[in-house]
Amino acid sequence: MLASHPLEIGHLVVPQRRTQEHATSGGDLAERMRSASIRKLESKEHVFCEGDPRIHVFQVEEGVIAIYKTLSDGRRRIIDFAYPGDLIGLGAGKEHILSAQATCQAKVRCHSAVALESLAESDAGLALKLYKSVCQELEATRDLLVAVGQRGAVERLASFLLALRRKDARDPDTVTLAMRRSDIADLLGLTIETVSRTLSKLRAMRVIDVEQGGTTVTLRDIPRLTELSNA
Amino acid sequence: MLASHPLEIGHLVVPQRRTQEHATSGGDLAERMRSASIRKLESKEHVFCEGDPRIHVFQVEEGVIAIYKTLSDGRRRIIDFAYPGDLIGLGAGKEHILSAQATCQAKVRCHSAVALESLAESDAGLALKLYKSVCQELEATRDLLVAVGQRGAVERLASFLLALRRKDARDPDTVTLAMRRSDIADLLGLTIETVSRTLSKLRAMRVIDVEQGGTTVTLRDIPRLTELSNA
DNA sequence: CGAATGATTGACCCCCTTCAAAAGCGGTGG
DNA sequence: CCACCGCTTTTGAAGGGGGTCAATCATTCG
Repeated sequence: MLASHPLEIGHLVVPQRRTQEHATSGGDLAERMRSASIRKLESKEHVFCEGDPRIHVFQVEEGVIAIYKTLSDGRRRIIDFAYPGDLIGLGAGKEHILSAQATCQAKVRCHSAVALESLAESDAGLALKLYKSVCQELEATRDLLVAVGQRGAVERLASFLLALRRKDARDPDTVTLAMRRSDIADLLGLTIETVSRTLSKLRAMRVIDVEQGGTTVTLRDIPRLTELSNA
Repeated sequence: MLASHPLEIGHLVVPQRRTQEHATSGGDLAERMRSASIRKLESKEHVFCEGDPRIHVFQVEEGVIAIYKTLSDGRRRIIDFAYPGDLIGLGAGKEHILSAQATCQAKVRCHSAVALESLAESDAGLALKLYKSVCQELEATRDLLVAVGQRGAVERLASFLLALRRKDARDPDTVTLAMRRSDIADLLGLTIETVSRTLSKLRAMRVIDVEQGGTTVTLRDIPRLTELSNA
């Protein structure tokens, strides 16, 4: 399972994402993506770290990648979870400000950042796609900001579960938590204990069900959950 | 002072910002900006609201504009404060998702959104500028997310003051709070009382000074403030 | 099976919220 | 000029939600 990494890449590129329509709408970009090399990641393995030179842009193929920032006191603030189809590594600077780490086994497709950017300089269509891609990313970040800014832990968890449902697609009544409680906690600005307690509370309210060692969550009452999220 | 509004615009466009280098680097865009009409705003007056059709893009000329989202329970979550030079109203959708409201007397320059976007479709340079503009905006939103995700009120206020210092430019040791305590509270996810109390605490710590009816803040110990912000 | 990692649950405490009151500050009019 | 009013800020006291510490349970893997 963890055999041959085509490890031509050590520590690379910058962070960002959200481009699920690139697959459908992007012609040239999608082509380049397809031809790029694949890198396999174990759980907790880094795609890149803060401060590394921004050489590549990645697209998530499988699994979930946590995009985060490290605070001076060692705490970790997760900015976003990147899902298959999402781009990570876009950005303006020469080195990246965020780190990217797999929350579970994952695969990313990597290709040159400078190639992409120089191409965009002459191709308005591509540049516009990048623009709209980042716009969506921005919107997602704002939604998270709204959720985290909310007072209660219930509100945050409810927002989080609904956001996952939107990304995850698949079964509309089931979401898979392909990350640890600590990852969720670092995303929502809570502690592991509060995350766990709040999930239990939601379960007691008959709003959700938690199964399979806490990784699969069934949404039993989505209207109620939406109400609780206060979106 | 509040005489003739060239009020060809009622409720308009979408939200976003951060483009302070457009003035220096943007040729065509800067030109169009210059020729567009100016709209004056009283404190608390809206530039546009959630749900309004996205017709114009605005650039702040004077004052501060709060970009916010309204929650279902009536609470208000401020996403960002737009300062002179910042763009608000960029976005992909046909109507905007956020509201924009002046926190004090302000002026904005407005011009057509469709014109800007159609121009970007053929001009890769302009599209790239928009892209980089949104990248910066995204970065700012992430920073806010980090700050809001932090535990303590002191950390949040410290981050906020330092962010203001970066935007405000001018005197590096002085920031002007051109907004009410309630605006700051809604940005940081705190209450007015906590904002006030925390400012008092920082003053007692000799880290800042508050003057002129609480609108002018002098940063006495920036290293300490940075330390407290935990960035 | 036993060790390691992660999840859950409990008890206690602190920080922020909530409720309440007072004090600044700016305007307007007598 | 000052009294009065509205708006905002500041400060105080009490309560609650989540953090912290700690123990138990569950799952995986050697």
